[in-house]
Amino acid sequence: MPMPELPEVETIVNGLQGPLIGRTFTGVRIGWENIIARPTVSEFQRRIRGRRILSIRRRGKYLIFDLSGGDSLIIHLKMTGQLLVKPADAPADKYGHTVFDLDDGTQLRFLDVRKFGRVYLVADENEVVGALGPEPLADDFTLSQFSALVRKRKGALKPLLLNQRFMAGIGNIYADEALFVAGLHPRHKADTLTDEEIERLYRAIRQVLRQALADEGTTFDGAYRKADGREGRHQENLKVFRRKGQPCPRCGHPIERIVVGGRGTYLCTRCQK
DNA sequence: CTAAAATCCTGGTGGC
DNA sequence: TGCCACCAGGATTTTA
Repeated sequence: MPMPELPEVETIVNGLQGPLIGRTFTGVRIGWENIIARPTVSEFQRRIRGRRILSIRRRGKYLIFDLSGGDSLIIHLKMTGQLLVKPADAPADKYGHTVFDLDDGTQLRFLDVRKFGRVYLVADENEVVGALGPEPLADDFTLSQFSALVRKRKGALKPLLLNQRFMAGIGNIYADEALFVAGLHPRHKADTLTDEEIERLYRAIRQVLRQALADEGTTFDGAYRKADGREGRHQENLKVFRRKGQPCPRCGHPIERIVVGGRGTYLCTRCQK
């Protein structure tokens, strides 16, 4: 059950803007205190009340709610977190650990089976997202910029793509998919890449993320859902992820699963070097 | 400096 | 059928 990555988080943000921008928080019920990363639970409850949502953005895999008064509400969904907007009188959701009440009679509900997700309320968003690497889909994220970043690294490509300080927003699904499209092995070392391979990787990352965004994300086992509760479509277009034993879409060789950097990793050993 | 391992969680899986 | 040990998995922290 992979977590929401850049395309999923962006799709969720897009779905939340309509129902939530302009709303004011009137209170919050916290059923699992560890969900609140900062500040303390009591201060969080006191500080969120009366704040109006001015805008909602994505940075990496984080959702950032810009609030009146200057604070930012920042949410990371981690593995299994979901955000849904429902009327306050709708039946309670299973695993709905945190429920924000809004001034129009609706609620923002944070569901999380595994309780890995985290919520922050901070005056300066950089306390939470300040160390993230560049956004791979930003217009000003160029090949030469990517190349310069890669040239500083020497480890295996898969852990590098998962490192949010290197680049923000890529997780296990899109790391595997991008490496397949680039024809690069997940254990290929960054310091042995040719200029041509770096360009292939740069283009593959952007292409894979754009396609997934167009498909409104990947849903596995119902874990990720859009803000309206519906599922994404990209699981139908995955080339290697979770496809162990199935034929490689490029050469027909069976997809294999290996472990790289402690992560399950899918690849075609014939196409990826 | 890098890299690996432990940590947090619980539904699902596989073994017997 | 029932029980149970084990696994996935992002980001952070700890250890080597």
